[in-house]
Amino acid sequence: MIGQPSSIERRSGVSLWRQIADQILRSIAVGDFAENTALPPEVALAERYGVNRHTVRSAIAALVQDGVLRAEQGRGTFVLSRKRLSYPIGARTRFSEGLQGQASERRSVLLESAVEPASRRVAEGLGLAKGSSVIRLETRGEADGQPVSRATGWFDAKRFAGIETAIAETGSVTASLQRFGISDYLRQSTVLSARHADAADLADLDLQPGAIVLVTVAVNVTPDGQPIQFAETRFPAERVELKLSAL
Amino acid sequence: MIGQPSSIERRSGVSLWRQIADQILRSIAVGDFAENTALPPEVALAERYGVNRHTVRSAIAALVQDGVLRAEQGRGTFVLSRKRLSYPIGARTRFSEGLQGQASERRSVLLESAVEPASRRVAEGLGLAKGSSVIRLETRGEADGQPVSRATGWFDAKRFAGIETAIAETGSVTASLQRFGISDYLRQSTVLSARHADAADLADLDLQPGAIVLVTVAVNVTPDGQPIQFAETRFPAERVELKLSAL
DNA sequence: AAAATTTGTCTATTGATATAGACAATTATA
DNA sequence: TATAATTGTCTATATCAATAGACAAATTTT
Repeated sequence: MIGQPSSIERRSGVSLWRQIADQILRSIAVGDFAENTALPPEVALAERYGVNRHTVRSAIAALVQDGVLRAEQGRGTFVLSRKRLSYPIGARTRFSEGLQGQASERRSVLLESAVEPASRRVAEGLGLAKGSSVIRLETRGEADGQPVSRATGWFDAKRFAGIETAIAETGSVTASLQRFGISDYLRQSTVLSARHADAADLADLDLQPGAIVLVTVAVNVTPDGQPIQFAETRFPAERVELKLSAL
Repeated sequence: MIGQPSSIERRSGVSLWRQIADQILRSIAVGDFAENTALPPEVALAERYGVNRHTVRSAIAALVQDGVLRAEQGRGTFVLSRKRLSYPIGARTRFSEGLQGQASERRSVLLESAVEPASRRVAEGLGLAKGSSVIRLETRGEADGQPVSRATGWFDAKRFAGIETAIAETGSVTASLQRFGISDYLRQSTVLSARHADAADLADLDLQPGAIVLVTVAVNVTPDGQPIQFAETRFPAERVELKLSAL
């Protein structure tokens, strides 16, 4: 006897929307509502639980806020996959390494590139004079078609002239660097933080307002310590976890 | 560090009075509030939980309703000792014997009766052929108006035709059996188990989901070993304990 | 292109929840 | 006996929870 109706109790001191939200969570855990599929429409849920549609909406709103569900106007409300991509971070970590088996399709998309004077922060990171010319690359990482990272990287424009075309062609930073004679590089430093996604990240990573992003700021260097790249990467916390290995 | 503040959460979908009531229950279970002693006065509780006195009163009112507390004007609010009914089980135990002094009012209610073919389990218990006609009786035991047992009993329909009406009249199995010339009977075997109450028991015994029931499966026989009754009885574990004597 | 489906937003109403204050009723204590 | 402590009752007010209905906006289906 599993999967009782567990119907809703009124005047119990627990609001109906909270009871329904808990019930939906249970249904997901049990597998009654499968991941990446749509929930029954709100009217159907309202009927099932014997409450008003707006009450169901309150329950759904709470679960959307918690990152469990995702509502899309006109389409439906979907159960998000709760397993996050585990992204390894270590001294020798490459972008796509260590993700085998977690996603069948993994790629990096170049969104924008520009040559600009370096800000102080970037100049310091790359060991250049402030205002030196740098190449800025905006990229988005995707796994199975879903955005999982959003990076802004800077290279010394003198040393790596034209790297943006190589990256656009190959889709790989590692492969592009090899064209410049760099076969190996290390992660010199990484600073990790978290914040709410800003408007740009919300759009690029396809997130809902209020979503959280993990932010890494890293400096990659050659084995002899020469700075190659300064990069800030934002990961949607609801889809990605960072697995730290030896730095 | 026992007895964390476990403070109250607002706008969680769970009303403050419900959270406080649960907290008081926890404090009782842990022993912070001892049985038969007074709770801190309402104003003190209100300050402790950071709410209005009336909110505390709502919580107390709910627990008084549940029979956990008793409030006395001018004196205080007291934790009731929730002594469980001690139900003796032995070879010669009768339903209402041995309960003297524990409950002032004790009765058995016939919920349903039917004549059916015996299942294999019942047939074996009664020493009949499978499919023989048996009388099934569904009864509820009550002590001081509170349900303390829920039994399903089977009799040989040929031997005890019409026993259901006798039980409905007298309210006693023992008295009814006397009409069939049985003045004494013994408990031949008893199997004891426990499980969560199913939906039907929750309703019949007035329990909350998740409640536990003690289950006895017994065969009663005449002194010369002739099977009379096969019975499964469910006892709410929170209200009843079974005291085993010599079988 | 049109219709149907589904989520989003708005207004309105009712009852439950929570706070606040005042005072009564009962009991224990000085 | 007076006083203090404690629960009980009442009124009032503000916010949350739940229901109800209508329509907009986006998407899918026909």
